[in-house]
Parts: sequence; structure tokens; C-alpha cells
Amino acid sequence: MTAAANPAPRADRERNAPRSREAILDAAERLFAARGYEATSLSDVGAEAGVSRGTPGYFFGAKAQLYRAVLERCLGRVRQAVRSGRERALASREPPEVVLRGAVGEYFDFILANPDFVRLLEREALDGGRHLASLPPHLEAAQEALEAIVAELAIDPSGETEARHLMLSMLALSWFHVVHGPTVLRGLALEPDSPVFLEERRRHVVDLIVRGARDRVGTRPEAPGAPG
Amino acid sequence: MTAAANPAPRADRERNAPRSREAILDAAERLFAARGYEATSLSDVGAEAGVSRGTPGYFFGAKAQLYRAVLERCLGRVRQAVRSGRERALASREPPEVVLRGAVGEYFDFILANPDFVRLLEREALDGGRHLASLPPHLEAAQEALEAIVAELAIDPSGETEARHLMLSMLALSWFHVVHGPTVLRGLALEPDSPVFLEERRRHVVDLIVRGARDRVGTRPEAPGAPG
DNA sequence: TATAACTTGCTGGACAACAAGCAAGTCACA
DNA sequence: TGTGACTTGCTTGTTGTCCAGCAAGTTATA
Repeated sequence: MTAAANPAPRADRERNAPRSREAILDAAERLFAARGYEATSLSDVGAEAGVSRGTPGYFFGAKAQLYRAVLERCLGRVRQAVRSGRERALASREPPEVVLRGAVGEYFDFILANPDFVRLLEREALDGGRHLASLPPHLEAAQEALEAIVAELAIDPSGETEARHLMLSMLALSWFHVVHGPTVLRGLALEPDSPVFLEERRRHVVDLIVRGARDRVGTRPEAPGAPG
Repeated sequence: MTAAANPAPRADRERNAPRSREAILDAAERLFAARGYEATSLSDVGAEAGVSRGTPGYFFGAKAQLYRAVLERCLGRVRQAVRSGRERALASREPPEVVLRGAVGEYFDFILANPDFVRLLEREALDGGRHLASLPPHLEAAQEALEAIVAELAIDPSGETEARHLMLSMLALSWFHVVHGPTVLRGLALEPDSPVFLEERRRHVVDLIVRGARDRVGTRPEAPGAPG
């Protein structure tokens, strides 16, 4: 019965706890992002991960804990991306506006390449950030990015409020088209996945932010490019 | 038993179908926006509306139909708001940039005053716009607004692509803080509901859009302000 | 006006579907 | 042989949907 019943015993039938754990996290991330927490059952996660109904529960205890593990892994990735972006900006000797242009473009691309992260955070925000609140290092990525921008672009301390708003706008502009493809973009007869649209959009977003920052960067007395 | 059991018989115990229907729609809108479709039961809706568990089903048949009725009512309101905004812009004799500034500010305020609509559409987008797709007049509001902008701001037809992107950016910038209050904004140590923040934000958003549109409005040969 | 026949708004019980969590079982591998 | 990696069966709770019934009107008829 065991041999005949299972249609796809697949090669990774070998037992491998870390591998299964990863597979479950991957599957859960995909499903939670696509359907949301409530609409995703542990059965679904198991099927998507190629394990049985009960395995997600075996590894993560409760559904909420699996969800939090997914969130945590996602946020870790973002944090790391922000840090490496910051390193790159720090190492650059370009003028502030060029650095900003590069940073915004990079962020735009990062978001585009990680739509599941966006959808996950979006759902989390809509649900009031309940799960997120009980996670240790959740919002520091944004803070770090902000500090990097303020420092690297040599913005006058009095302009930090404006820097925060620019940061918010960068997020808003880079996220929107990832989420609203099926509704708003279609409504405006735009194809959210076409390379042409995305190239247009990228240029537009970078331009908007850079224009918005103009006359506000490089206002500090010290010369930029030589930190410390 | 009938007299003693009911703790709050309330004055509107009179039977009134339209009133009950509205109450159910209101309750469902609130709950769907706050918790999402899956996390809201018809029991919840009934309780929130002050009717019994079975009444939402009695009026709307199935849960999905109630949800679509909520969406439809919401979209109707938006459509109407867009139209009246357009009328106002048409009637104005100000220069294009002033009209644009007013329109963006009005949109910002409208979104702020209708967070449930935003959350509802946001969830709908995350779910792939499934329900929305089967509704008749769903995306025309955006189209109408776009046409209004292009026409009123006397944008050269070749700049229509750019106008579309500006429109998208206006939406993105006006929506973001409504959704991401509990997560991103808190992460940046901003208070999403404080009047100070909102006033800052409003000015910032309007400025960004107007700056982005500069050198692009009023490029058509005809003089603006005298349509037809 | 009185009363019976009928409609309509609304309720709450029944039921099937399904999901989460637990526990006992099975199987691979050291 | 034992331990850990899974699976499967079961319990319990929740939810959507259907439906029978009741009460507040409304209309017809005498």
C-alpha cells in the first residue's frame, strides 16, 4: 500500500530535518503572501512543501509560530539587504545626488525582486501589525536606512524630518505597483509586469525622489565623501 | 422567555428591511476592512449590525455576495467623489499648477477620511482582485480621474504616459501612510494619526507631485482655463 | 370594524465541511 | 535498538448555508 499509493515518492524522500524546515518555511511564505494567514491552512502548507499535513505542526508547533518564523526570516533578509546597500553607498565617492539616485534605484529593484515580502508586510500592516509587534528586530531596518541616508547625503539635522518623509515616499512609490497590479494598474490600462512599464516606472520614481530631495541634500558644512 | 432573555431590545426593534440592509452593509464594510474577508464571519457581521446570526445570509444569500455588495457601494462612493472633484477643477480658473495642487490635496484628504475604503481595496489587490473583476464599474474611476488631469492640466498628448505615472504616484503617496501606520511609520518613530505628522505629510506629498509635474503641465498650445 | 388569509422580516437550530492541535503510530538511520 | 523524523487518525471547535418557524404587518372579505 505504501509503495503503490504515493504517486510521487520523489528523491528527497530521505529524512532531512533542516531541509524540510526550509521547504515548509518557503511554502508558508509563498502561501501566506499570496492568500493571507486565515486563508492558508497547515494542510496547504504541507502539500506545497511536499510533506504531510502534520509536518508543519511538528516543526513549528502552532500556526501562529510558523507565521512568525516566516516573518522573521523575511525581515532578516531585508535587514541584510539594507546593510549591504549602506556599505555600498558608504564606499562610493560620488556626489550625494548620484548616491541617492543609486540607492533609490536599488531599493526599487529589491522590492520588485521580493514581492512576497511586500505582500506579507502589507497584510501584516492591514492586520494592525499584531504579529510583528512581538518580534525582536522588526523596525530597525527602516531606522538604519534612514540614518544611512541622512548621514550619506550630508543632510542638515534640521532637515531630518524632510528626510523621513522622503524615505516614506520612496517606500510608497516602490511598493505600490507591486501590490496594486491587478486592480489600479489594470484600471489605468498599464501592464504591471511588462519590462517597458517597469523601466518607465523606475525612472519616474527615481526622478520624483531625486527632484524632491534637490536643494535639501549636501546642506551640511562638512564636505561629503570623507566620513569620520 | 422572550421578554426576559433579550438584554437590549433597542428602539429600532421595528422591522425595517432597508435599514437592516444598510446596517449590515456598514458592519460588513467595517469588519472586512479591519480583519479581512476570511477572518470575518457572518456571525460577527450580524452582531456588529445588531441583528441575528442568520440575517446577513437572509439579505445577501452568500458571504461572497455580501462582500461584493460592500465593494460595490464603496466604489460607487469613490466614483462620485472623483466626479465632483473633477467638476470643481473644471470650474476653476486658476493656472494649471494651482489646480493640480488643489486636486492632489483633495485626494490626500479624501483618502485620509476613508481609510476603510483604502484597506478594502488593498486587501482586494492582495487577493488578486478576484471579486473586483466580476464587478461592473470598478476601474473607471481611475480612468476618469486620469482623463480629468490630462485635460485640465493641458498636458501634451505625448506626455500622457508621464501623466499616468504621476497619477500612480499620487495614489501611492496618499495611500501608504493610511495602511502602514502600525508597521513602517512606527518603525520610523512617526505618529501616523497626529495632526502634525499629517500636515507635514500632506505638504510633502503635494510638493513632490507638483515638482514632478513641473515642466510637464501647460505644454499644450491651447490656453488653459477655457475648455472646448 | 373584525377576522381570516397571506406576505415579509428576521431568528435560531441543524448539518456538513473543514481546520487546528494532539497523540499514537510508523519508518529511516545512527 | 533507540531516537528523531515524519504520518495518520481523532477530537474539538468554527463557519457557511439551508430551512422551519414565528411574529408583525397587510390585504381581502364579511
